[in-house]
Amino acid sequence: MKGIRQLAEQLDISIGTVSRALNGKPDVNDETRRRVLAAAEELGYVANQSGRSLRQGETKVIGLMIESSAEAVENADNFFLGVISGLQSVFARHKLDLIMLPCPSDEDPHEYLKRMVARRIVDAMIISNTQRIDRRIDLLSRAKIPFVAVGRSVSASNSPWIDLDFEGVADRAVERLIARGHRRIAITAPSSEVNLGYVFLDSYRRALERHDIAFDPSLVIRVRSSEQGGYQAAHELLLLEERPTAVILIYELMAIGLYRRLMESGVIPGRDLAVIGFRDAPRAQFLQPSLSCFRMSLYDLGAALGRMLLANMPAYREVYPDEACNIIWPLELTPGESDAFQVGAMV
Amino acid sequence: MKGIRQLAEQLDISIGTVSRALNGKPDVNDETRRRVLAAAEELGYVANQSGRSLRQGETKVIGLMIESSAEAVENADNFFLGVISGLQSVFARHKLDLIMLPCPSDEDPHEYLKRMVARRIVDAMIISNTQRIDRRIDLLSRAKIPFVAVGRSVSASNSPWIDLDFEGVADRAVERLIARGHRRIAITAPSSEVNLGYVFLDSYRRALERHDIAFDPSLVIRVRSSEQGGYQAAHELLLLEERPTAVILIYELMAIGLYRRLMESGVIPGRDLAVIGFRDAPRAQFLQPSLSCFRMSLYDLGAALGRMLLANMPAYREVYPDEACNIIWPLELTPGESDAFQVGAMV
DNA sequence: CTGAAAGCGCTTACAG
DNA sequence: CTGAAAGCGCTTACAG
Repeated sequence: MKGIRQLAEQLDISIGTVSRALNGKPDVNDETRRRVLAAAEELGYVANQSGRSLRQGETKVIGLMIESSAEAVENADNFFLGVISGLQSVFARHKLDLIMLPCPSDEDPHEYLKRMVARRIVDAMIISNTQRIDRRIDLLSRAKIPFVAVGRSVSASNSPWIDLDFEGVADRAVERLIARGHRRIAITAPSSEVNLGYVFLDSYRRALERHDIAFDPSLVIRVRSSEQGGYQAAHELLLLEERPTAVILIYELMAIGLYRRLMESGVIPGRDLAVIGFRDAPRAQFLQPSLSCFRMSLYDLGAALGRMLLANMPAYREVYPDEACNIIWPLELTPGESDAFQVGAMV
Repeated sequence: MKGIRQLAEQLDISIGTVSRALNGKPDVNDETRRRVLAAAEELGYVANQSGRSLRQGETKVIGLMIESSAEAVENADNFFLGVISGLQSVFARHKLDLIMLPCPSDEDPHEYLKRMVARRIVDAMIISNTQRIDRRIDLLSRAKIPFVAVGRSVSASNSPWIDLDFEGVADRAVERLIARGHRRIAITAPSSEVNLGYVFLDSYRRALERHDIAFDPSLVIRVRSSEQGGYQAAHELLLLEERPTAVILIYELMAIGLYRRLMESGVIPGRDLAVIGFRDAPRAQFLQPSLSCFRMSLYDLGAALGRMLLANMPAYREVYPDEACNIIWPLELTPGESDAFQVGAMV
């Protein structure tokens, strides 16, 4: 089976009618449509996307840009795989396909995106790993490519994004720890310029201020967002002169490395040091003592991202009229044993 | 900037010459080429892929099909992220872009691939998670789409694949354990129909036979290939009447769950039970006692897959004349402490 | 070395 | 309800 021409010849009918029948246009005789669909099915005909795209000016493909950096490789987690299912659940309704665009580690993300966009491989983009200043946002805005970002950015003046509620997490973690008598509360922060680090730290500082606890820069531990980073964080924490009684983590896998390093030193989470993790990850679920952390549905996040994106695409706008342009995605606290003690209660 | 027509108008030159200049054709005046390239750069012109594809009959895009099943989500590891870098290193030489095609979990992988192939979004495919009988291989062969499979299959009569050396791993693991006095050696196997399970078990049986050890079906523990599967495997293993003295794992993350369950019962790997893991994963690297396992370069595997694929594409065949059609990818043993004891040596 | 023209496979006004 | 034709943006023989 080659193209629509062969299919039309076989049916002894014009290619226009075949096209209309296949695309569900109303002005086609029922019997004709039946024959066309049957023949297409039998011969395995599917319209060549390049032909369609060229004619229609759209590809029916949505791109999700990811980065395959060495760090990402070492530190793969299920975040995007989980989100993808949610995205696809929305896109499937409109016969849109999702593809992932992995930016090579030796290529500038901005240049990569520029190339992909200019080639018109996709109609719209989802970008992630948003930086505090992210030129990709300007690029997409200027090129008028619909997009949505996972993560806020200073660059995103008017553009759509969904971000996890880092403020809420930091805030509730600090409040919870203070209520249990903690005053020296350490926090981890990413070593990169990724925007969420700023948001997280700001909220932590404000929460401390509310309780008249002075901000101590030595309690901000900058490490890579990875299991190894968690190990490193515990290591630095143990070296501090006046050791904190609690630590708040910013990335889901940190807890695993942190636990390991603590255990090596005989420091037991939930007894000697309170630990509050970030998102619950499948791999962290077996930690002993169980980790107090925050929970969310990756699938729901993906679905929300999908709807928000479609609400920003002219062709689908009217189907999603009430979508917000920006969402702070809430996380729910799951209490565990890792912070289940009161400071000073051991008298 | 719209299309090549606008660029040509701007330069007061024909679109044919612009195209030839941009595509590096030899018969273009140096000065003309310089002007064209400068203007394209300045205006951010990149050829519309649909136009090119339609004309040339190729997309310059290679697809990597992955599955975003619930199991994959819970169990994300770095395998594909690592392989991607290697693939891209080869594809970049030919200006080929790699995209990932995530098959929705509620769609049949065969139907999904059929659709993607028929739409002609990609020139060639890399498929993975190969099943013992895998209709995708017939589909791609019949459609004459160049492809390479990660993993052997009974369906792959003549088609290219690279597979990890499961025989070698099972064989060397058994030999190593027998040399240390083990006679009751358990082995894990996947609960699915994935082909590697058959290969792994066959090799295990043959190795036992060589040493006149009867095959005991109760020592084959079928679990999901995941951290949780490892936990489950340890659980079942501890329930066996005559407990084995050693266990061989088939999947990299199993070791983590297995260790956890063993520890819970006070069974120490490397003292009470010998454990040999599969591939070393970043997350397993901190296990205590350290895990004896096998090592390989994901990057190199990706590069080999890329070369093998190109060797099967008419347009690139001559550049890669000596590529093998099938490769059993070797893994190197990394001895650890988890099997460092001699059975019966404790007299 | 350059230009004019054909045509890749579709979809969609436009006639009838 | 159907057909004939235009044209989406490119690349590439073919003339000159």
